[in-house]
Amino acid sequence: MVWVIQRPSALSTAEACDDDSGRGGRRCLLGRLGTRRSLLSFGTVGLVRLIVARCQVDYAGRLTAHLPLATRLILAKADGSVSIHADDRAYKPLNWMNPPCALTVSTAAEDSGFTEVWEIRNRDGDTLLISIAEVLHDSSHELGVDPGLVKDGVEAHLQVLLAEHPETFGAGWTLVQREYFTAIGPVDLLFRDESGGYVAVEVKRRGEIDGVEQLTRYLTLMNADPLLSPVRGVFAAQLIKPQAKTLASTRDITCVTVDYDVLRGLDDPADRLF
Amino acid sequence: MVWVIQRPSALSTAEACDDDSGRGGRRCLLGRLGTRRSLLSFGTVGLVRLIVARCQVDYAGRLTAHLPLATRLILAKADGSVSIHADDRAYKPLNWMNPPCALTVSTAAEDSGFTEVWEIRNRDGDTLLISIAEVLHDSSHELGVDPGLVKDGVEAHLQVLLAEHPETFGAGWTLVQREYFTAIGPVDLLFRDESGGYVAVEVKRRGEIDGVEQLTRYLTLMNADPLLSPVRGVFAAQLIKPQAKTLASTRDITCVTVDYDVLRGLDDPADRLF
DNA sequence: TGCTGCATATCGTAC
DNA sequence: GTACGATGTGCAGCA
Repeated sequence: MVWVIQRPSALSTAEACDDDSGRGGRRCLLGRLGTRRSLLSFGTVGLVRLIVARCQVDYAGRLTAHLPLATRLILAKADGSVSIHADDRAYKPLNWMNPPCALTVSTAAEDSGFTEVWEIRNRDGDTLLISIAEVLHDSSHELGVDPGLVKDGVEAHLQVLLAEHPETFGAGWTLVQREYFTAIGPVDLLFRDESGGYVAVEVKRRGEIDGVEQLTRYLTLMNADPLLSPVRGVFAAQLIKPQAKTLASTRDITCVTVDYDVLRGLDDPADRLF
Repeated sequence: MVWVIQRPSALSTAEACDDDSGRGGRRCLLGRLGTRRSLLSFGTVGLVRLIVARCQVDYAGRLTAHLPLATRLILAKADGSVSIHADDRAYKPLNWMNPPCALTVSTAAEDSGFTEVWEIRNRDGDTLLISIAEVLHDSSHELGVDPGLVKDGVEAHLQVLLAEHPETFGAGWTLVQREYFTAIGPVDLLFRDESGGYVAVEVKRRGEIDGVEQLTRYLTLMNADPLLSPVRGVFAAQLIKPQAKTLASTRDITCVTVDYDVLRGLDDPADRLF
């Protein structure tokens, strides 16, 4: 018997039931392996399924990867995605399949030592095969829609602050445009310096060699434009790696280390001490 | 009362106990929030703790980030790492703290609406604050040491195959050296072409603009060496992006699209059909 | 849909 | 420890 499950947009919330021991315990939304309910709990909007199982995993896609039989944590989320975790590393799963993807569950061959095989497949034909030998825990939980993450201090914010404070680079500087468009992409900031010359500024949180390359491409293009040329380059970042500094100096690009907290302080008069 | 817990290398396996309902149910390794045992389950070798809770999260480190109060999944692993998940996305947690890090648990202020606050801190002083309003599920599980991942088909393999098959690039080509060392790093492959001229080859799985920049830096350096100059450049990848092709052509770099399966077939006589 | 560029990128490795 | 490149990078924004 084979079930094919995709995210069922029309499916309503799953019913509440007891845990897999079947003998009381906490109430949560879940189901047993191999039942129709267990399959529906995959890909159902609002449910996260937590499984601890002895399993073997095989991935075939951009590379092939194999996880020998061992006890691992399997996360099956409401969007249909699946990840397999060991007991270390916060960020990266051992194996995973990103949404959108579809799950197929089939019973394993009798003498294989496995009870079920789950095949997760994405649109590119990448497959994740989870062969389950023994389930040690299985529960599902309703989380609801997450209100989302509020961030502050990323490159975009740094760029805005620098646009508002040209004096960071020098007295008499004026902003021409933020995200100044060129044929090969937008330059983060375009200024005129105290003598009226154009300066292209590339903003990074961390200044590395790639950023210098990027700015160099922009400068080459802009200096080919008689209306702009000559254009100087400034590489601005909170921290600039030595290799990036060296490369920049060979290309007459000025490096400017910017202090995010100071900029934010300038931005908010209430934070000023003088 | 505040407990500070770090990975206790000398600590033996935790004791088994019933789940947090205290009234039977499955046996697993876990503990209640706010007790000494629950704290020990963090950072204890071999245990993964799964918590579903209404919580609010604040991260302060390389940036600041805030998660409003909502129900989420908290994973606390044996290495002390912690991650917070919503019900979507296989790969990336909403928030996380990588090991090595230390956890401090304190009881929340009475009128705050929270029961406990967990502060996870790493060596750089980055902090992850989890304010817990209500625990809906809490269980811990012993996974044991994972035997690890076996991979095949990455760039290194592609490079080996190309080194073994210079005819991929042209008749009469011979390999000079794999990982040919230069002052700014190793060139993937160095060949002599049919007329004896040197050719530097940069190998990528996916050919993008950065790879062309990388090869350009190598070529500039090698062409400054009278013993090597002139050195041509070839950019070899399974797939080359249009922008990378365009940039390569402006620098007289030849693009070669290679077929991994064909190369592997050449490598294994058993797979040949003729 | 495809392409570009950022990321609390993470992670391995060479120096 | 730092620097650098690879990653099944993931992910968002935009044309």
